[in-house]
Amino acid sequence: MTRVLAAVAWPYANGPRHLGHVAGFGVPSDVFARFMRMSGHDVLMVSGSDEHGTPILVLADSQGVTARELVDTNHAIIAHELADLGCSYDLYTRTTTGNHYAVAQELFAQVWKNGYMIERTQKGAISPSTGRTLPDRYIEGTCPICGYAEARGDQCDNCGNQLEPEDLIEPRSKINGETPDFVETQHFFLDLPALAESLRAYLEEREASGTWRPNVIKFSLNILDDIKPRAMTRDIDWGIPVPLDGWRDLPTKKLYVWFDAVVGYLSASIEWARRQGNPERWREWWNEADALSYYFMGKDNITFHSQIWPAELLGYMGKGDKGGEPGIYGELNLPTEVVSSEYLTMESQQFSTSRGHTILVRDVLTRYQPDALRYFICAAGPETSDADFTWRDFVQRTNSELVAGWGNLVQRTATMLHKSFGEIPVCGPLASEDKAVLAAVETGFEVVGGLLRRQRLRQATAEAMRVVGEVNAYISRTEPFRMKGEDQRERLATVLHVLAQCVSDCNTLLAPMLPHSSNAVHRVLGGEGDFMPMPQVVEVTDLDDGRAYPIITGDYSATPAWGRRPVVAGTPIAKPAPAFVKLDESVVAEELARMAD
RNA sequence: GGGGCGUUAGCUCAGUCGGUCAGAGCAGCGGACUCAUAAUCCGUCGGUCGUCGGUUCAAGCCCGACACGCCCUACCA
Repeated sequence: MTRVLAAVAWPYANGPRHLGHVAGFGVPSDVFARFMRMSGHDVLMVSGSDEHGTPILVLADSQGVTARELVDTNHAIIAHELADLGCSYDLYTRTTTGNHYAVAQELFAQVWKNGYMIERTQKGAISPSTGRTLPDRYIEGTCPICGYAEARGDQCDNCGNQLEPEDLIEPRSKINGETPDFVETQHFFLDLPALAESLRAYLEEREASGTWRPNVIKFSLNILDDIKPRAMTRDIDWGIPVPLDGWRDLPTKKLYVWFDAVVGYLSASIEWARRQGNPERWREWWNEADALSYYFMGKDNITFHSQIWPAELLGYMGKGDKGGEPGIYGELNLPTEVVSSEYLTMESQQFSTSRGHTILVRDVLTRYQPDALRYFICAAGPETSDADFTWRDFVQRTNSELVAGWGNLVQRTATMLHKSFGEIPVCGPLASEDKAVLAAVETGFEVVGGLLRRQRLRQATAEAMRVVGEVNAYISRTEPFRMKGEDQRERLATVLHVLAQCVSDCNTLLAPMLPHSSNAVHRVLGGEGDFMPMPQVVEVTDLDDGRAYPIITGDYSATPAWGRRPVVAGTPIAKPAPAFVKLDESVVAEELARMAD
């Protein structure tokens, strides 16, 4: 048994989540975590809502609410969406907790103490009316190169040249049209060059493991070549105070949102331990050298997980050119694996909330079964290359694979059991074809398990479905539905017993991908209660400041083992109701029309 | 501009160390069956593996150009 940290990227709390988020890391991380629990590992899966940063502030202003009000609303929405999808977090929390503030500040302070936070002056754009940093992309003006009037502060969309916002002719704020002030401002920069050698050693060691996806490790090594110090504070009044004398009380200086967002993996682990009543227990996943950690995210986050976060940890431990000492958290484990997905596109275009080209998770969940969405993501998600979601494919995959392939096998098996015996019958002598199908299905545990361990979800799903096909073929070969006579009674019992066993095994194979329906199938086969434990949204109070907020948590200790569980003769089988809903073809047109609105 | 990825059957994609690698699923076509949500099973049609050149006894696989597409490269998170 190994300790496994499943660290899932923190959704930004600027609104409900769209399909791209859950396809990239929400569902894949949950499938992995569930499988690792089934394999007997001690899994800690954490995530939360990322709530700081300029976009939240801008959005809150535009809606006439405070940033805190905005994130309170959105955090609750996101927590429910993820829980409804079945994502089995041990803790899904948020970045505005007292605990998170304290942990982020401890990290920052120790990195500073070790000399890896260097103070520098930089030229920045400030909004004159609010005193807040105006990020480059919130500035527009006329491009000095091509004269395009709508150039952004960082790049001109017309000529493609990279720009400095100061170069723009007649720069203006995209938020309110005012002319930004370009001022000298003091900030702390993470001294990445001083950590580069340690980072390279770490990444080369990870590369040698051969387990990272090729593009992730290549990209990570590549960006080391022109590594520069990176600002870790901002002129903004929404965020975590800089924990240094002379800075702590400055109302407009806060930690850069990305500095604190990645700290969330550690702070959430600590919050989880505190809520368990065992406040040091997080150390088993973070301090013990043989613990494993898997970080799940989209490809736009690779930099932050393979460079910034390891650099923060190395700086915290004093493992850079300038030396230093670890802080109170001790020696912390660097990511074992950075599991980055590509992008999900929607009807061939990138998701875009601002352009309304989007599908919200909660809309899908109100209209369709959560496992239909999970199945699509598992079978056709953006695992190693961009993938396209279309309603036609969604309906097609659901109907022909999930319903007609797997659901139908469950349904026909249960119906025959119910009609012939009303229970799982006693198994007689096995014929060679019985032994063959039982062996083929059992092999699935090794094959599918090996793939899931390596986060090869698409292939794992395809392999599990291939096993389902073998069992359907077994029914065609043995034709139990034709065994009517009393003289065939024993043979019928044996075939149906074997079938019940195979369906039970397939259900286990698919349980990481389809936890909700695994529970339904479990009951169809006469089981009690749930097969796979499910997460819950629980209202808690902040451990430090007493405010109430919802979290996702759950007790997953009853997770079944990965392997065959012998079915028990005599288990009653009721007349089954279909576990999977077939979608009408009209869904395609309906959803496309909905998107066009 | 710099870096990365992709291009294989009508569609979506697998193809590890170069040597039965020309593959799967879906769609199409033909047949079988009736337990099952007209579901299932069997068979079958179908590809100059983006283009050009090179290395090799042997190349989707390695190398070099080129074409097309996508992504990363932000004081957005």
